[in-house]
Amino acid sequence: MALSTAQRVADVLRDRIEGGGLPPGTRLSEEALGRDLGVSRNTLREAFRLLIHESLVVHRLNRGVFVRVVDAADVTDIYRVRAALECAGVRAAAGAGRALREAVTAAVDEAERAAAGGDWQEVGSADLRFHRALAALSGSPRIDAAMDRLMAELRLAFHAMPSAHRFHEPFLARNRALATLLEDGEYGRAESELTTYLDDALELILGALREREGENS
Amino acid sequence: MALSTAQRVADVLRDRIEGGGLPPGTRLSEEALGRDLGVSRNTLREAFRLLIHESLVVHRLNRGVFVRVVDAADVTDIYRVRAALECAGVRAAAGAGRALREAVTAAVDEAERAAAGGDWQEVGSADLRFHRALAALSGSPRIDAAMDRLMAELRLAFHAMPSAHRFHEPFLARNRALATLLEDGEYGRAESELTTYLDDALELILGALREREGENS
DNA sequence: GGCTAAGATATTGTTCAACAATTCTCAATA
DNA sequence: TATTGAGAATTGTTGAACAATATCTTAGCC
Repeated sequence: MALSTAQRVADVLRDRIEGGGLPPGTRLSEEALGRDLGVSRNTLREAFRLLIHESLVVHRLNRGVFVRVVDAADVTDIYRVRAALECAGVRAAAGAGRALREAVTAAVDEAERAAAGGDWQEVGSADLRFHRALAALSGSPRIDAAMDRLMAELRLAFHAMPSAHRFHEPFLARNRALATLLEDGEYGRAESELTTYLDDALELILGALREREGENS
Repeated sequence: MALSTAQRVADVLRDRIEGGGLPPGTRLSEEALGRDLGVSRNTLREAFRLLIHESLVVHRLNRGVFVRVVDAADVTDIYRVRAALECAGVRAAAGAGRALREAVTAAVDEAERAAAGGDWQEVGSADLRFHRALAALSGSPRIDAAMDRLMAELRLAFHAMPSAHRFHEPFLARNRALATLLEDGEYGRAESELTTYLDDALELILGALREREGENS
């Protein structure tokens, strides 16, 4: 057995959550899910713990686990942390190794290729990799892990975005501009551009969240 | 019951670890600990997961959980992340609320009072609160939580420090200087001073770790 | 004597079923 | 309408059993 049962169950649940089959706020009943997936409650709870660690679900004592609801305050906070970590990466870019700096450019390349092919889903993935690569310039395993968790949380909020195309399109050119600034050693300008970049992206998401909020009332 | 059994067990273990009763590297036997604390193996494992999430213990497959050993690479990385988060706090100081800024000064006051009374244990606590307050200037719950985890990891490394007095004494004046720079709105100078401050502290800890390494061989 | 390998022992990994504790539901009541 | 309380549903905890893995022991060999 290469993967434990709990891990396989967690994989199934992760797919369902990220695929939208289990929308945010859904309560994950131990008995129903256990019967559905053919595993004991105990194993299911073990799977829950893995997902809790990824902050895809939250656990409330005596009430069970729920698919994480990422609200406007969460998104705002996530972008605050991203700004701190990605700016730290940019400032460390001068002393970063070649492999780390090339990963930044490579992510931009991939995003542009995907855009040319019309695969906006893949553009989104490459965009996340781009920002992950920025933070990774610090060369810190802990920052890398933190970025992964933040991105996983953010993916939940992206369910509210109506169109991946309209959201990502304007940022393609800015990603390229940022990468070029870094290659040219213009770290100060890169950092200030990155700051306004993140502010703009945050505003777009908050706008989409407010719209969805309006629909539900 | 306000807290779950697993949470209470985790609290007990956390105290023992931070108090030195369970030194780094100790293996936590499920059967022995379960008998000792009067809980089932299953509940104990649940408590382990909470501590794993706090990175106070590590889990090795089929070998059990061990009290985390924080080595030089870990300490270096922890200081990298601290630099990123605390500098982000300093740069956000201008827009931070009054309560957050006063917390910084308050922590320095407490550290100086404790030093005057010769309570170097408390000086250490106040110092941690000072740096926590710096990062908290960002106003980000996630950054606050991250700092708490980093500090918990760092406390494990502090077990290697021979004298709290000699370690903390030289930083008292620098804490005050930093707080003053912030009060005066000299954010740029505060940030560069903080950077060298953290580098110096890191070097002190690494030196102590190397010494301890020398003893054990 | 020191080393290797096979077997014995101990420990963790996983699953299950039962019971305890807590929360939720919903009808009865004021 | 708001409240209360009994009953139902759900989660929390436990103990046991078995499987998988690691560690220790010991016999055999050089």
